[in-house]
Amino acid sequence: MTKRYVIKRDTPRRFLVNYRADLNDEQYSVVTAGAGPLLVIAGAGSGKTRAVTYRVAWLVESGVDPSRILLVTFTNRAAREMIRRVETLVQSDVRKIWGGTFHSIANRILRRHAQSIDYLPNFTILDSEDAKELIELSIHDAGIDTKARRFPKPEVISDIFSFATNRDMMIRDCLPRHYPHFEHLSPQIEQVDRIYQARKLERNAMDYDDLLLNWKRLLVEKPETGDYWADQFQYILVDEYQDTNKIQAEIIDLLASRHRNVMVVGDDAQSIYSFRGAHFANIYTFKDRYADAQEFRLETNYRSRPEILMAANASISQNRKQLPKTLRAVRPSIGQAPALIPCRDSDQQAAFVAGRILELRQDGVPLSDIAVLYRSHWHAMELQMELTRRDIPYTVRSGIRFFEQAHIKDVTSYLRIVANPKDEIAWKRVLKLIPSVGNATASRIWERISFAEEPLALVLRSDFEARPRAADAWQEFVKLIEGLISPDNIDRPAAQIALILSSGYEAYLENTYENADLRIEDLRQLANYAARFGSTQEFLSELALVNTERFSAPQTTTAEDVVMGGDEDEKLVLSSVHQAKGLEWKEVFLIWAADGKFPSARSLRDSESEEEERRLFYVALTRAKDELYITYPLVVTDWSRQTVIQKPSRFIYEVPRDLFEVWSVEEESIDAGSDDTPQLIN
DNA sequence: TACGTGGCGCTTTTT
DNA sequence: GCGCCACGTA
Repeated sequence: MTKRYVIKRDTPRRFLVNYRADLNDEQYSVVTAGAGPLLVIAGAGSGKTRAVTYRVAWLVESGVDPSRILLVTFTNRAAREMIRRVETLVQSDVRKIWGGTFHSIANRILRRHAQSIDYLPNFTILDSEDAKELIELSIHDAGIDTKARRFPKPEVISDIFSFATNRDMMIRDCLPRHYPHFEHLSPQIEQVDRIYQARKLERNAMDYDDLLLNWKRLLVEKPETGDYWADQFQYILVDEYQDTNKIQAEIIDLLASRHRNVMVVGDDAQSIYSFRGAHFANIYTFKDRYADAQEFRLETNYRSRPEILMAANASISQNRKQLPKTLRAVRPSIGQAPALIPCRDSDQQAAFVAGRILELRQDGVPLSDIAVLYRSHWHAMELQMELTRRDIPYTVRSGIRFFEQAHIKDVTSYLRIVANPKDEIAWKRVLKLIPSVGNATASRIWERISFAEEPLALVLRSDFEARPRAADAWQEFVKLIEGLISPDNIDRPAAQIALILSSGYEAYLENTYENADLRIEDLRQLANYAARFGSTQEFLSELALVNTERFSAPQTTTAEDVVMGGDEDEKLVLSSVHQAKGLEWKEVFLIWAADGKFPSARSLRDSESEEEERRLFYVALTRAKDELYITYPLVVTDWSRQTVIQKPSRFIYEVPRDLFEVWSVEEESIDAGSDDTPQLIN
């Protein structure tokens, strides 16, 4: 008798990932939810990233083609890391997932369709510095005499434009409500705007807002293109939805219009970007726009000790505008309440932080598990000096942006004129690097080349009559341009950077800067990084869109890593609270928790902005896993050497005092012969 | 017209 | 304590 065996063809799909075991109930239901719109309210430390990552893995394992998944995150790094984690989970190639920030995905899509919105595919992306310069030129062109009558600075104008764009408002409507003191200048500001818009189009350049605006325009005004992308993205996931603005929400709605498989994840209590148009009501109105949306909540906090969470909850509960939430700590108490440390002044504050960090280090906490957070960059000044004095290695995640330093901008400007010969800002910058060429000469030369069909070819012509007086320097410049577009170097950004360095720029740096060697090293690293790009334009886009966040994924070098030369060493992190979003450390110090500093006096216009500052405070507290130290100076000496009494932050008063442990700091008297490190007694 | 020096005014957060 | 702008000089 033969046993009959039937091979079952239709076995239930076997998933590689054990979703049930890896996730809690809340996360599991999010990850395995069916199709259709999903709203996920995820508290701080509730494993939101995990839920999103597993959701993507689930989709892939369920047979969704990775190239039809759109994953929008707040930073490009976040997207990269999530995709990498998905890859290790499902062990298949998921690099086709469309992941990144709104801006970087806009860039990828707009390159394909540039012509249909009157751009060329090699358009330049203007960073805020470039945009400012172009606005300055537009103010000038508008014939506005900025001296005769007080006219807002280019930076402020740029803010106004950006605010209007991101709120989807006309400038004339937004001025009275948000910039009443400039209302009388409305006609001039609108004129500058018209010139600026035209100028960007002529120069084949987009600023950050244009990337969003043009993406939306493309979807709305080119129905066949809109349909294509709405069809392409079968599943859409948006992280940090509370910090999206109106245009971004509209873009998502347009893209989701066909399949309606859109999952948005966010926490209204952590919305901290309204100053650039973020609109956390997007979360509240999601269900109005998607009536059939399923709602989920992640309220189990895996990150922080209950003592930290209690203080954070007490603080955020003062906000009127928020969804009620109860975050439950799962980690056990260690009986240690967050420490509140009044310091004599900012020097003592710095000494305390540095001293305490050394103690923690001795207790076995690596420096990389410690962060110092603050409201504004300059709050870290004294601390940086103290850390340097005591040889404590640190990295700063805020402040001067790497890609906005002069030497980086100089070198990338050469690449920019090659990639987009209409790039006015870049042309003027490189022209002014030629000795004896200043503003006037550079403008004159630009006038000549701006009308040319082929600006590069024109400059290379020997009879080009706009050359400046210093003929040798001009010859050198022409030779460099020739080299950059030679077949050997074209679209090889690494080779181009090397050529720029060897054709006089290195010498220029040595003659100009004290720290020329550091800058040259920066540029060599930049060249190193550039080597992986297949075209100059691709490389430039990456630089314009990536910020200087610097926690590197182990396997991949990113532009951020170039910034400080990798992170192989154990280093303390100094960061603005904004840049700390989404991150966590065992030990967190929040310094300058003084009223007027945090909340910042400038931001306290109305109750709305006070609530935003409070959310920022909440973000700061919820970064801490084990221990939290909040410090503030009692007096501050301002620049005119006046001492000003500081009050603790109002946010501290709002938290019941017994949720803090107050430390009183005393300094050991410095005896002869002892080391100069103050001993801090708690 | 390029580039060096003195006075004034003021610090938010960033794709 | 510093960066930006305006002015004067080569």
